[in-house]
This record gives sequence, structure tokens and C-alpha cells, in this order.
Amino acid sequence: MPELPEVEVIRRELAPLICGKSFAEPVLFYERAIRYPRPKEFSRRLPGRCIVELGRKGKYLFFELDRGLLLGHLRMTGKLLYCAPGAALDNPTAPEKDLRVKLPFAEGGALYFYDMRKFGGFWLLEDLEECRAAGLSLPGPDIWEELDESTFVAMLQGRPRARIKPLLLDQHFAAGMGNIYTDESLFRSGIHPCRRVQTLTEEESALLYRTIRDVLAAGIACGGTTTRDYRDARGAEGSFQNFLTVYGRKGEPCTHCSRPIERIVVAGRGTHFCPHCQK
DNA sequence: TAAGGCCTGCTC
DNA sequence: GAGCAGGCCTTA
Repeated sequence: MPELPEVEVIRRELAPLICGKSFAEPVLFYERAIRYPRPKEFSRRLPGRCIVELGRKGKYLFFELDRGLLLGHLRMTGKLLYCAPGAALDNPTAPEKDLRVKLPFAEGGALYFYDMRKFGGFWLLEDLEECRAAGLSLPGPDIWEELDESTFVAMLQGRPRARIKPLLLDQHFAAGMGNIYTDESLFRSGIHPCRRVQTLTEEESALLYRTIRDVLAAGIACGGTTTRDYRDARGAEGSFQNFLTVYGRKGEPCTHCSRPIERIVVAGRGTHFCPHCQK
């Protein structure tokens, strides 16, 4: 599922391809993928608006327009594929399978939004003030772009009672971490996912920050993690799944101590860890 | 803090 | 054929 590295890979691929282009009339195959405003209003307002810049905050894509802002979120199974003018769409499955929205450009070419599970969607805002009306609560600081070590450690100190894994997954605390990269970061830091933040030493908090950065950097360098559905904007798979140490490896030997990896449920999420190496 | 809801396809 | 997978919102 797309987490920060996957969304960042897509952003980097798409930016040079679509910046400067203007949207034409969208084609909605699944209207509920348009979260705000109403689908008809969305289709009326979007055409003619030009993409100035493609940004990212947490797992949201920010299409900054000459007027307003288009937000996109892929949730679990969303894919955003770019098709150049006159080229065949390089969809690994059938062209129509799971296609929810087509966003054509006036200059030719189009973005295709696929989403098997229909969780992802788009919000068209005139400005950031409109978020509340759109039912959006914007994420906290991006953990890759907007937080340095001392800030992150101080933020942790402000949440002493929280358990570390649910806190890392809280997008309002810090944006970008999902289940896979959180489990990997905690294993590589030797920290048990259920630890209360107040039991972490300052050294452990700092190590966790640096480990998170290393893991996210590796994920980005690998083009993301494809456990099942994820594809980048060209339809290609990532390769970080080949370097996972705990996620999806229940029962397999720990890469460090060879004892079996365990899977428990923490705050409703499947959580993979090594009980021997993570304290 | 925890749960339910949104979804579909795969696993048991 | 039920239950699980999970990001993020809402509700309790």
C-alpha cells in the first residue's frame, strides 16, 4: 500500500510530466472517488486549471494549480498512471479494470486513477481554508521533509503516554509512516512496538528518527515496496519488499537472532516484530 | 483510546 | 463463505 516512499516516487515521476499542463474535462467512472466538491461541480471547475507544481504532504499528493489546489490520496490500492499523448496506457492489468477516474490534459495525455478497493479519492479546493468544509483534516508535519532530529525528539517528549507504534502511524502527529515502514523502523531500532514513549531514552528516540530516515530513503531508492498492488506512475513495481526484515515475515527467522518473527495486533493493525531483538 | 465504516480480493 | 487486509475519518 502506498506510504510516504511510494507517494514520493510517484510525485517525482509525475512532476516533470504534468507540470505546466492544464486539465481538460474529467471522466468519472466512480463518482464517489470525487470527495469534494460534488462530482458535477468538480467536473465543471477543474477544466482549464493549470498544474504549477506537484507536492506531497504525508501520503497526500498536492497538485498546486494556478487557481486552487487538487489533493489526491491513494489509500491502500490506488494507482495513478500517466499516459503520454498518443501512447498506449501501460496498465499491468486490463485497461478498464478498477479504473475510477480519468483526468485528461488539454495538451494531450492523461492521468488514470485506478483503485480496486475504492478508498482513494480527490479533493478540489479553492484554498487550504476550504479543508474543513471538504471534510479533510490536513496531516501534521511531513516526517521526511519537515522534521529534524531534535524537533522529532521534542515531539515525542510531548506524548509520553502514547505507545510508539500507534503514535508513528498517527498522521496528525507526523505524516507519512504506514504499517510497513513503521514495523521495519521499529525492528531496526530495537524498539518494541508497544513501548510507551516515556520509557524511550533520548538516545533511543534519536536512533529511531535516524532509522526512520534510513528506511524511508531506502524505500524511495528502491522505487517503493510492492507486496501486492503497488505500482508507480509508469506501472512499475518497487523492490523494497526484497529488503523487508519483519513485515509479512511471520514465523520466519529473524535476520539478527534467527528466532521466529511474531505477528500481534496493536491498535487494530497487524504488527510484525522480533520479541528477542525488540525491547 | 477504541470501535465502526468504507471497499474488494485473497486466504483459511 | 467468513474473515482478514489497512488508511483515515467519524463516533463513542
